[in-house]
Amino acid sequence: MDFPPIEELDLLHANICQALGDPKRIQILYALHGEPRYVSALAEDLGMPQPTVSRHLQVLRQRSIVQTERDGQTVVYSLTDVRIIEVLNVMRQILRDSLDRQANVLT
Amino acid sequence: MDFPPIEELDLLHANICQALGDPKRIQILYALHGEPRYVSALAEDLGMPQPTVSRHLQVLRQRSIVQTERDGQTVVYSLTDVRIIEVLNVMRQILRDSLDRQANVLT
DNA sequence: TCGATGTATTCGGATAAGCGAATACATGCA
DNA sequence: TGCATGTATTCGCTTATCCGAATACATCGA
Repeated sequence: MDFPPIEELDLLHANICQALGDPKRIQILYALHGEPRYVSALAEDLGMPQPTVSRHLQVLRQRSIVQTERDGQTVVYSLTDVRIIEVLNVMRQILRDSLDRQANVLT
Repeated sequence: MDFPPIEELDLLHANICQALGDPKRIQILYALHGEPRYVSALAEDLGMPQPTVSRHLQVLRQRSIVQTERDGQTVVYSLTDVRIIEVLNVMRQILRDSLDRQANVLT
């Protein structure tokens, strides 16, 4: 059975899992999956203040989950690795199945 | 492009992502993947105090990520859905690739 | 160079998470 | 029933995270 060393799991936590630990950041990732966006566009689409979006983007950027490209006055953010969305989608499926099971128990 | 409603993403966060947001819980999940275990065995194997393990298990249990079965004086915990490990493994791969890219940039 | 637009950061305060230590609770067995 | 073993919970504290508001920083065009 593959049991990763504790150091790797700490890295995993610090670099990926923790970054996914905020609902707004999850929203941002899905929004970027649609297409790369610049900060203000994200803020408007998601109904969040610009500084809030910027702060969350920094968290994601420090961990290389998103990447940036400057385009004049704007900074375009995009996903570094689309598999992060696949991961989130599997988790959504796990959640759906879990809720289904719970609903059946009550039947 | 599939863009989940915000309520579902909040649920996803509260039920799954947040639970993965602690390195000890990640350790616990991998340990349970090896085989179902009871609390004290987990505590010993992972070198954590029993109350700490128990508290983290409650977090995972409230979200139905793990499940329990009483066996005499012990309570055996097991993974509810093994896909949670697949998810973690994909994230580990994402992390490895990310670190590789960063290493190459420095070359 | 100056103003306009877009982005990042700082500050202070509020809330949530995690921990150690102690203890309560549950179960089985003599 | 009473004790031993295993599990869960409470308390007080510390640390981490998030936010709004304000402001600093960067870039472009007139």
